[in-house]
Amino acid sequence: MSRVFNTPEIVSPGTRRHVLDMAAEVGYLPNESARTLATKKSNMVGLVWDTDHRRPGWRHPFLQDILVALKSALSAQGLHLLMLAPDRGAGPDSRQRFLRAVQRHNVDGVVIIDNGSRDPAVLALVDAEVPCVALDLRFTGPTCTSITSDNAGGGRLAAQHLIDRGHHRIATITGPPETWPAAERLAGFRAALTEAGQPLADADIASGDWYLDSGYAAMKRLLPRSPTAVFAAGDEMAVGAMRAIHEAGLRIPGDIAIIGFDDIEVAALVPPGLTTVAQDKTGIGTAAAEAIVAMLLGSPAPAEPTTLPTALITRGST
Amino acid sequence: MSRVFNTPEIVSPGTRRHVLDMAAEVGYLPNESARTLATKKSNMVGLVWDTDHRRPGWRHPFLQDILVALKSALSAQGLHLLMLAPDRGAGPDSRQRFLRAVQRHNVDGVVIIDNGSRDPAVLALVDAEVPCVALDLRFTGPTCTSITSDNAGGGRLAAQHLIDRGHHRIATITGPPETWPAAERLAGFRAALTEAGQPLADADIASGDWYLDSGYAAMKRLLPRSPTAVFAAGDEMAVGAMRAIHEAGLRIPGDIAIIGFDDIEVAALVPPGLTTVAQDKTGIGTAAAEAIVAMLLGSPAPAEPTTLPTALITRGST
DNA sequence: CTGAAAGCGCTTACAG
DNA sequence: CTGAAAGCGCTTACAG
Repeated sequence: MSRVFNTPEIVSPGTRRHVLDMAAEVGYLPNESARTLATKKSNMVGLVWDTDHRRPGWRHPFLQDILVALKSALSAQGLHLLMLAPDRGAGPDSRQRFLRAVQRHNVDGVVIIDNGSRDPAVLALVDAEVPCVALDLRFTGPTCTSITSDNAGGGRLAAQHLIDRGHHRIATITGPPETWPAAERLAGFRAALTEAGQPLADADIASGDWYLDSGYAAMKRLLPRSPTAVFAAGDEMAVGAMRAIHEAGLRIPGDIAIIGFDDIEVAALVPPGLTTVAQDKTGIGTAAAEAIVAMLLGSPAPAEPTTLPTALITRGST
Repeated sequence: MSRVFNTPEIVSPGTRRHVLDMAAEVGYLPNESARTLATKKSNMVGLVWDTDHRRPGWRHPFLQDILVALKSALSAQGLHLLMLAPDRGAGPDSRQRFLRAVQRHNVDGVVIIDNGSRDPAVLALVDAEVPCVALDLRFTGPTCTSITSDNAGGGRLAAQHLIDRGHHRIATITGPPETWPAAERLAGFRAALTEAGQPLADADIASGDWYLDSGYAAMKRLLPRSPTAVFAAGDEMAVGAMRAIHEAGLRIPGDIAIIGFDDIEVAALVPPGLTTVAQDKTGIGTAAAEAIVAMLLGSPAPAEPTTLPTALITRGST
């Protein structure tokens, strides 16, 4: 009887022992499909990873760290992670491709690691009131919450560091402006500079798409302004910018100092070492797991995003 | 009736239309749990990722590329990827922790991305004749096959390249010797050198654990032999070795040339650019998906591993 | 070709 | 506390 496993306090010690012994002897394993069919809960958390068909998945280098932490924390709760394949079932409504997959599998909740665009198929999950936690995406709803780094605070850290180093001609390379993290990092950076009495000129702002080449291109646009320091809102772009600086015959940090954001592996490896604002990747993954678990247990979705602290890591580039 | 969906050729066009219309109108979605319960097939492929509790998941940088390719190829077949949380259910038999998870969820097949150790819990899957494909692990069995790069061929490419560059004092940093890829890379490298009439001395071999620090340490051990070229069997270790070379006041490639293996992102970024033997990460992920799909369709497990070609990428370090 | 029924292995009221 | 039954939503022989 399933009572022995699910509500042992309700069954007498004698029968309990007996049933347990039998189960152990036969090597009884409960069948999850049958359980799911009966209860409508699957003990599976869905993962929406890539949304964009043009790009083969979001390949931000620290995604793997987040994923590992997320998986570990979920495992500890006995939850499995199901990487959702978009359901292209009958019905032309591609907005529902994730929702359909979720419903068919009775997935309990969803973690969204998306590329920053507000994909309608993701919004459909929110509308359907599937419990979900989004990473680096500002989603709210009765069943949705967000996890993100303290991007504004990180932007301030970067600004303060450059100010402390005595820089006055400061420029920045931002991520895609419509993106939440990009907007926050810029806002924090700009606020700190303004407070320090050296507001950021629009001409000293160039934007990229997070990837290396865009940092290279953005830096080329910034070079004519001859900044003495630049804050790139992502390490990949920072590395691209460093290349542009070198190609211009300038030295780092002598002629131009540069600070990044993320602290991905290459930051430590590219000479002279990239100073950067580190994100707590493991913390993000763990927080995502905790958030989804709490919601599955009945807690309401926090209206405010959960924010993880960032930290300045000083290396040779500043 | 499920016949309309599963064996449409067996039902008359009239009723088929009718049923389809009704289904579309109601927004009918088949329930996977019920289907799984009835058929014992779940349309889910399990992923065994980390086995080792000491290390939070295998963090080889190109794992993400493989995972993305694997997921995409599986998605195209309508298969979902379930990241298996080790089942620590009743029974002290931890050897069965993955097998139990597989059985409880009726997972159709398993892809194993493991850290190279022959984990008993993974072997239990093989013994239970669960269809599985292992990446970079030499597993065989009636239902098991392996996917890997042509590591021996890649080792030969590296050797040939150094020979072509006119080197005579050649050393190598290997991966963990008990590991299949490490053994193959060394074997290919050594064979090519021998054929070229300059066999590798044991003293010119140092081994690491794939990670950066071990490459640094290995290089320090090799330095007294004053090689003019070294082949590091993994890019991470190569980057560590480059650091040791620089610290010794030597120049790359002037004093020592270095060639790596993998072609991870940093290879292109670390100056002067790391020459390396590239693995086809996307190909590996895709091949893994194809292999598991073929087995699910009834094909026998190929006894020989599926081998993907490697390619020499020349950069500044040689 | 097409109904109606049994069965997949659980959980959960419902009687004892 | 503890049986026995119904029901979760499919698939698959089995009769028509």
